[in-house]
Amino acid sequence: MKSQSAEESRIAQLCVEHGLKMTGQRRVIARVLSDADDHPDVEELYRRAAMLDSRISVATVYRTVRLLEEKGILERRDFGGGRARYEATEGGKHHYHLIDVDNGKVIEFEDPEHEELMRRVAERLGFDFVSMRLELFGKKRAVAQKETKAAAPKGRRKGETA
Amino acid sequence: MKSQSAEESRIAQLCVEHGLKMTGQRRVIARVLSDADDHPDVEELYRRAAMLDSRISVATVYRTVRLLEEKGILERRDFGGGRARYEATEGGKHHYHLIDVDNGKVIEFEDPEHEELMRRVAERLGFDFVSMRLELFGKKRAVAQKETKAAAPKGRRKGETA
DNA sequence: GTACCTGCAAACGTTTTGCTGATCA
DNA sequence: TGATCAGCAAAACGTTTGCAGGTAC
Repeated sequence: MKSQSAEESRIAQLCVEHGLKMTGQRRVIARVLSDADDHPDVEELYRRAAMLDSRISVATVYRTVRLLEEKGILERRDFGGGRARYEATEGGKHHYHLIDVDNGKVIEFEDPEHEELMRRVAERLGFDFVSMRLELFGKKRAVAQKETKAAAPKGRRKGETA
Repeated sequence: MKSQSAEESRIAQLCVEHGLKMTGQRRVIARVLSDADDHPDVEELYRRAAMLDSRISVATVYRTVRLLEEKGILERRDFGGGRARYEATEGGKHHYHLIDVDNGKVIEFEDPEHEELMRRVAERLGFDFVSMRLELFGKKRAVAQKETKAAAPKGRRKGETA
């Protein structure tokens, strides 16, 4: 969580700058997104938004999140599990994600040389680099092997491309 | 395409080695998979299988493909577009994928140092490397700018995480 | 005032599943 | 023969959309 104040949230400001009509619902969703420092899926965003204002429907969350993605304010991620997850776009330095296969938790990390490396690969193949996707899946290194199979993410159905 | 002969396909052999019951349907699907050198989705696998033996249902393709993935014989990929795609697991050297954003075509490439790099990243974060996902999205470098917007993959709805 | 927004519920496309009968080992 | 499998159709899943009102600007 980051601001919590009564003033317009960071993402709400971005919405205004992009010429979006600021409805009550959008303001709430924007606040939820601004305050999130994880990677919530739509259902989770909906849950959080509904706590601030119960007159919000999932459809609106879907519509808003998609709109913001098109505007470049949000980025969609796919960490397996079959549902899209979102995080605010950060200007400048990229980061990547390491997903703990035992509990679905996401750790962010940086690797500055990496994108440059991939740009060169694309170029070598005769392509202009557009974007890339990199996810690392790992298991917490066993120190005392605690909670090995606790809270596994519901049987791991859709997604989860190795 | 690779074998086409009447004998048991490579993947069928793997199935037997893994103790799977070899039904007619599985043999057909195994052959289709063995012969594929691209990354077909389930619908495409079904289409190809049905050409060899029309008494096959999509459900069986789904079940088989999932079974083979669990056995480690197949690997599931997600290139955006909302459907899973499959390719046979290759022992040893990995390869990665560059997706042409203009037409959805997939180019494979290798980058031997890359996995080692990622193993080190995981280790540094206190994790054992399990697997990784790397996809590069690119645009064919414009030489004479031919077919820039030809055959774009249906509006790019689901998937397509940047 | 009007273009754009929302909620609802129905529709969507992909994937899974319950059931019954068939098949492999 | 017994465990596993196939087909079918129905359901589940996340997501999108048509429509009839509302709301921001």
